Amino acid sequence: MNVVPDPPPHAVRRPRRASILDVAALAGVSASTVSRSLRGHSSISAATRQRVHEAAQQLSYSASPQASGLASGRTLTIGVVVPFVTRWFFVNVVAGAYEVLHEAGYDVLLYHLGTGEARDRFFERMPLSRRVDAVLTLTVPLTEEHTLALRALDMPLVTVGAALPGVSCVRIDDVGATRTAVHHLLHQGHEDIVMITGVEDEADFGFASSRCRREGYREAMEAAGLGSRIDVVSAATYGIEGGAAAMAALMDRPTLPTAVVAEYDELAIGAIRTLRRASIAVPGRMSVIGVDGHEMASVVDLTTVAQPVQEQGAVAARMLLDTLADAEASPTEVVLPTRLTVRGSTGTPWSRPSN
Amino acid sequence: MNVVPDPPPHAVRRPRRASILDVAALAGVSASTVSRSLRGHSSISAATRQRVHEAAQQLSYSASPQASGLASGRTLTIGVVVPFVTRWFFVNVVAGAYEVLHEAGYDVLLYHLGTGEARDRFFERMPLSRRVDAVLTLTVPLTEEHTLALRALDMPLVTVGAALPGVSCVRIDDVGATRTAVHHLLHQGHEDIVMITGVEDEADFGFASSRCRREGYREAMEAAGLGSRIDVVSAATYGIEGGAAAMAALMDRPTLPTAVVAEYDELAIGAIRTLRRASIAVPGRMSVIGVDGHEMASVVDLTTVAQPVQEQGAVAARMLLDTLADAEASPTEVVLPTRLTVRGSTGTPWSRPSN
DNA sequence: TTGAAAGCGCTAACAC
DNA sequence: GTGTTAGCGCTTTCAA
Repeated sequence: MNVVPDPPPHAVRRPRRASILDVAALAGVSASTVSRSLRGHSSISAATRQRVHEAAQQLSYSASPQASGLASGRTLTIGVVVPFVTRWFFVNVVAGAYEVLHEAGYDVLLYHLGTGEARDRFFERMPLSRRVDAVLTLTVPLTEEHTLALRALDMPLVTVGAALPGVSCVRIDDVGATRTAVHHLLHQGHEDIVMITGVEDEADFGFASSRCRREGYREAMEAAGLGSRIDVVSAATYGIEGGAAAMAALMDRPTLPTAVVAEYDELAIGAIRTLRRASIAVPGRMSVIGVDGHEMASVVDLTTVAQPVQEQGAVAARMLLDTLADAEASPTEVVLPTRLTVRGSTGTPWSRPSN
Repeated sequence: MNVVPDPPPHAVRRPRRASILDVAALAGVSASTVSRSLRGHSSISAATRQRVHEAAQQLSYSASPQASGLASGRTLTIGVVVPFVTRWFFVNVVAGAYEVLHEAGYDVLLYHLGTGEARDRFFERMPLSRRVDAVLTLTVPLTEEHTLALRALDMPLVTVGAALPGVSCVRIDDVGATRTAVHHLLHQGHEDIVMITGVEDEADFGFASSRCRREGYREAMEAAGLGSRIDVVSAATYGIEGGAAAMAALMDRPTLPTAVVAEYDELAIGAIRTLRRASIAVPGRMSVIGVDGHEMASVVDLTTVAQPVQEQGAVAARMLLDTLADAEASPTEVVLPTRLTVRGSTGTPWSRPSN
C-alpha cells in the first residue's frame, strides 16, 4: 500500500499554478513550443501559436520570472538606486523612469542607499548582484570603491545627475544653473549675494551636483568682479529645515546680504519661511532664488531655475533600454536644458535708507 | 578531438560568478552544507560554518536569488503597490515600509498603479504573481474585481489607508480627522464651513479615505446643527493645482464662507496660494485647515490634523513580516492617532463690517 | 517548424 | 552534522 507523501511545506498553502507543461499538454505541443510561442518567436506557425495562446489564457498561465530568469539569465528587472526615497527630486526622477521601464515590460526594484555605513554595506553586499539586468543610479555621491563595485556588476548602468567617468549620464548643467541664478540677481543690481548649500558631508564628499552648483555661483561672482564677496553657508540638515536654519544663522550676523541663492528649492523655501517669521520682506529686504523648479515654489512665489525632472528619469530609462537591446553602445552624456522661472521672490536690492 | 563548445550567449560577457559548488569545493564540503551554513542553520558545526564562510568570502559568493527562489519558493521580495509615485503621502509611507523591510532582508519591488485602463491591465497581468512573497498596497481604491485578483495571489497582504474586508490594514481614523478639523473651526466660532475635496473619480469611486474624510465633515456639521450648511466642492485635478482651482471656483460665488476644510494639505496649500494672490487675508477673511501634516504645511503656516506617515508604512511592513513568519495570523487593523497642529491659518471668523 | 534533453543554481527531503 | 538525490519551472541548444 502506497502512502501518499505530504507535499513540501511551501506548497501546502498555494494552489498550484499552471506550469508550462500544463499549457503544453492542453495545447498538444511541447514545452519549448509553448515557451517560444509566448515570447513571440517568429519560427512558430500561426496555428500553433494560436492554440498555445488559447491554452495559456485558459489556464491563466504566465511564466515564472524566477525560472525563466534562471534559465535565460535575464531578470526583466531594473534596479533603481536612490540616496533618499522621499525627496522631491528623486521621487520625480523615479516616476519618470518607472513609466518608461514599465512600458517596456521591466519591473523596478527600488534601493534606498542610506548614508555612511549603511551605504558601505550596500555596496559590499551588492543586493543588485543577480537580481537585475541593469542599474539606474540617482546622483549618488560615490567613492571610488563604490563606483568600482557598481562597475564590477558589469551590467548597463546610467546615472542621473552625477557624471561618473565612463558611465552614461543624464543631467542638467548644474554649474550653468546657478550661474543663471546669480546672473538674474546681478541684473537686478545685487552685489551682496550669499549662497546657501545643503549639508556638507562629513567625508567632505557631497553630491556632485552640489559641488557644481557652488562652482556656478563662484564663477558668476568672480566674472562679475565680486570674487571677494563669495560667501557660502551650508545647512546642517536636509530640506526645508536645513534652509530655515541656514537663514537663521545668516540673520545672526551683523549685516544681511541683499540676496540669497539656494542650492535647491527646498532650502530656498525654508529660508523664506524663516524670513517671513522674522517679518523680513521678500524681495523688499532680501531676494531669494532657488534651483529645481520644485512643485511648491509657486506657493511661496519663489523665483527658480527649473530643471526637467521626470524627463531626466525617462531619458535615462530609455538609454538603459537601448543599451540592453544593443549591448555595445558607448557611454553617452545627455544634458537637459534648464529654464529661469521668474516669480516674486526676487527684485531690486534693498538699500540702506539714506536717513 | 573535442571542440570546446561556445558558452551560451548570456555567459559571454559576464565573468562567471562563483557558484555554490565552487564554495563547496573550496571548503571541502557538500553544496547543502554550504547552503545551510550560509543561511545560519543551527545544525552545522562551528568549525564547518567557519570554513564555509571563509570560502564564500574569498570567492565573494552570494546565492543567486533566482535559483534559491525557485528552489525554496521564497523570493525575499515584497511588492509595494502605490497609486501615485510622487505624492507626499505615498512616498513617505513607502520610505517607512522600506526601512523595515530592508532591515529584515527583503527587497522592494515598486508598482505604480495608474488609473483607469492601466490599472485594469495591472490586475489582469498581475505582475506580482510569482515575484514577491507578500504585498503592501497603499490606499488604492479597488473594485471588487481588483480585490479578488489580489486575494487570488493568496499571499500576505496589508493595506495602508484603506480597509479592505478581511485584509490587515494600517490607517488613521479619517472620519475622526476631519471631525477634529471641523471642531477646531467650530470652536473658533465658524459656522460657514465649506469642504474642498480631491478629484471625484469618474467611476464615482475615490479613495476610501476621501469618502471618510467627507463623512467626518458631514457628521461634525450635522452634530453642530449645521447640516443645512454642508457644502462640498471637489477639485478637478490633484494636488496643489486642484486646491488652487477649487478655491478659485469658490471665489466666483457671490459669498465666501468664513472657513474651509481641505481633504488633504496639498489642497489646502493650493487654496492658500489662490487666496494670497487675491489678497484675501488668511485667517482674517478666511480660515483654512487641512489634514495630513504635510512637510510644507509649516511654510504656509497651515493648521492641520497631522497623521504619522512613515510610521504607517513601518507598522504595515512589520505586520507583513509577522504574517510571513507566522503564516496563521488573522487580519488585524491598526489605527494610528492623529494630532491637531494649530498654526496661523485658522482664527476667529470674519464678520461683515457693521457699516 | 517542432521536440528531446540538458541545464540554469540553488534548497529540501531523506538517509546516514 | 553532513552528503545524496531530486527537483523548482523555465530556456536553449541540438537534432529531426
